[in-house]
Amino acid sequence: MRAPGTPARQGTLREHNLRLVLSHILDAAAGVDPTAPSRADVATATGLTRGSVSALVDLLISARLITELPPVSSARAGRPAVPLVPARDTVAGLGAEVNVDYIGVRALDLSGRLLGQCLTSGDFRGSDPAQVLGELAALVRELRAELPGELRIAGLCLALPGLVDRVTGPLRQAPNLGWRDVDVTGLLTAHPGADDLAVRLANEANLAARAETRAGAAGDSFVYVSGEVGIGAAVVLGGEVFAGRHGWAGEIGHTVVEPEGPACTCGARGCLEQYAGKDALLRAAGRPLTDSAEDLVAAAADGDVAAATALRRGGDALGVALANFVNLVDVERVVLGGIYAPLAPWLTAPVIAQLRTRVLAAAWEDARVQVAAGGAHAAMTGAALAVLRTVVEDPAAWVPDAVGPVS
Amino acid sequence: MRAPGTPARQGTLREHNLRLVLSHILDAAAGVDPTAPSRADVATATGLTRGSVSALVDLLISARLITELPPVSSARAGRPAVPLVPARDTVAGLGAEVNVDYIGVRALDLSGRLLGQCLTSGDFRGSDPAQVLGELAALVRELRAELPGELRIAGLCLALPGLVDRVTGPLRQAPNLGWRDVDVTGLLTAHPGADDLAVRLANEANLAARAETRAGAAGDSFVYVSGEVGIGAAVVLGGEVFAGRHGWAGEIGHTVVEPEGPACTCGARGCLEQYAGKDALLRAAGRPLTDSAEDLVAAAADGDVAAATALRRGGDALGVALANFVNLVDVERVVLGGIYAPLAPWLTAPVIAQLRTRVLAAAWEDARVQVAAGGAHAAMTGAALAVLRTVVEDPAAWVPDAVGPVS
DNA sequence: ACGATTTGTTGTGCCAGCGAACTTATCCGC
DNA sequence: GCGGATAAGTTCGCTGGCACAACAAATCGT
Repeated sequence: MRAPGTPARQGTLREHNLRLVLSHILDAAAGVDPTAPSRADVATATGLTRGSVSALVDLLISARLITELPPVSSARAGRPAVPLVPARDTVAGLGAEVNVDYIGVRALDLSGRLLGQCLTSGDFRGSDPAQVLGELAALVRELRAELPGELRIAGLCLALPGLVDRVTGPLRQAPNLGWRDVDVTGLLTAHPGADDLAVRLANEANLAARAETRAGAAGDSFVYVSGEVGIGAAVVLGGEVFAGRHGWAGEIGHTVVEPEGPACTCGARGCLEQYAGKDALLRAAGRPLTDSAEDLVAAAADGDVAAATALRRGGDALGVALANFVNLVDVERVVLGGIYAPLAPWLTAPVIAQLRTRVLAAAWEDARVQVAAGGAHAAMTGAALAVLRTVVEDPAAWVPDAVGPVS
Repeated sequence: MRAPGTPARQGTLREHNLRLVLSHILDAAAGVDPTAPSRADVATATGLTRGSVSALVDLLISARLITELPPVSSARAGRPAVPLVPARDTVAGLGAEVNVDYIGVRALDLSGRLLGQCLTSGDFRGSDPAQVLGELAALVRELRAELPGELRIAGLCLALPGLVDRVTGPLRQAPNLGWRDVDVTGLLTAHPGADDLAVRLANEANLAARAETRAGAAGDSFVYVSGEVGIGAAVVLGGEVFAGRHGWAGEIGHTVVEPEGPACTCGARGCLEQYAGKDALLRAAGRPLTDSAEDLVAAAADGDVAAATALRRGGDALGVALANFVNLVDVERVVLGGIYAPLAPWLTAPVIAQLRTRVLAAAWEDARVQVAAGGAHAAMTGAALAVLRTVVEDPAAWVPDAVGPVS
């Protein structure tokens, strides 16, 4: 049913309704005001009968995907309800990241709780993929040693700053790491600690956007822009990350701001990265490239004119590029992530101004710009969530006597 | 099942499999080499058993959505197969269009065959919506009078050159018609001939792109650019038109080519429309705005330097805008429609050059640019196909004793 | 203490697809 | 020309999964 080209049999009903019940319970637990629904709540919310929900819930409990809490009498008449919550410490997803200045892994359980993480900072520009992925595998091993033994790991998703072929395809290009056509999955699973894992790759901005759908107040449709040395973006529509045909969508950093502008590392001219990338901003502000975003903000706040104009011009360029994006994909909300989060006080005004004048639909749907709420290393969180999502998409694989591969 | 938030019951299986069988038969008939599959063919192709397919096919026949042809013995041993084809003259979709220089309606049956059409050309810039839609309703009435009486009309979809809210929402803005916030559906259904129809609205480029998926050789993922006075675009991914949150996606005409370029009617500066729109091209070539695209090509072919450079510069600007689009949505194939189809010989070279240098993924997936095959009035065809698609999406509504509204 | 009320469970009936026979209709070889 | 091979379409019993409804369990109010 999910796959439109396949026949629907009875078992398909089960899969669909299992998904429905599980995602309802998980979503309720992940909301800002976490509530633990009872079987009856799930039944009314989903439209299934209480009887069917009972059967499905029993299956999910036996699969250790959800757990019952002790009944709570809720001051009303009637038998007290049994709250249903995501199981803890039974299934986890690993989210990893290789970026310019750090590598790391993070483990999340089904409720989105952080079970543990291992990080190493460093400078990975122009690094050797085999060595870096060896280090990452060591971190994965270290993290897994800390996790409870009976925990089942659903897989690992690795966030990378570049073009990644969907699912397990090779990394095509990560300009700021200096990697090109690297078989990341192969190199990672060659090491103990990661050799038994299902590994997926994805673009860093896409995954950070996924984390934002859960953490942020941006609703379920927005454009997420992640500013680092490079600039990535991702569109979320109706809660779904839009990745394009290969997963290469959102390369806003190499969108043209001025056709005859400065040359870019990609070979073209006038790319956004040359105006609003981290290095470009620092250079325009007359500061060393080792400065952080916070340093730049501090300078601008101290009355440094060069810093302030660099930020304003960067904001203008970003606004132009985002206006194009919004005109093309019809999403009115913009979330600023990466270094743009700390820089937001200086960027939002020019960005909004550009959106107001350049977005055709601006008169009907006012542009809203907000700061990312995903926190540090949002891409790692999003990567772990991407793995957990595969569990939600196919709970039947985790039910004991079903066709699934896991006992 | 299509709707992820709803429970799946037994009836949902039926709906899904009806859809599966019907779309298989329709797709087979619509292909370049039309084949009429038998029940057994459908069974093996879909994965259903022959028994189930038989039951479903009987339902579809009783709904008059498909028909049996006389059995054809195919030189092999065995009982000859009964070919199944879309029914003719039983169900039709109406596709209409209001554009700058003409209005019209077209009727297509389930096999995509043209049953009839009514067109009126004129100049509708700055026209009165009520009057134009009255004329259109008269055309609809005229067309319906010509169609066989027992034909059931599944609805009407109207293509408009501007921002249209999804489904039945009002038209927000059609700059080149001079319309703004018009209740098109209401005005159209106020007249006899259209008062009993389910009316939907959609953007002209989105619908032309839909026609292209059927007619063209562009596969199931491409960007369709429709050049007229304004410039629209649409993304097709996996056979699905990507319309964005409100259906406003693809407004490439107001994408920025040069931030400080000439002022545009939309209030911004340097929009693509000012470089590659029909009026802009003719002005740059020093020709009257009444000239057609063919006149411009003829002039350039005759050695008119102004015309040739206008086309080259327009192609450059179009290439820049398309490169941005491709970087953002990750689709490597570009289809040139509208006036860009006749202009293609002059445009493809500059467009390809810009894509080669500016698309980040160009090294892995070479840009391919091709000419639209949808023919004249592709948007009308796409509109009719959009209506027919609603039939395919919900065949159960057409089955006699099912829940559907139609007897 | 007893009814009212809400939750969760259990049993029956039904629907739709599967699988395996069975019928129908053709071709082929002798 | 006639029987076997082959393939298409139909029929019939089986099974899985959900709805529906009655029932059991647990709490509150008076």
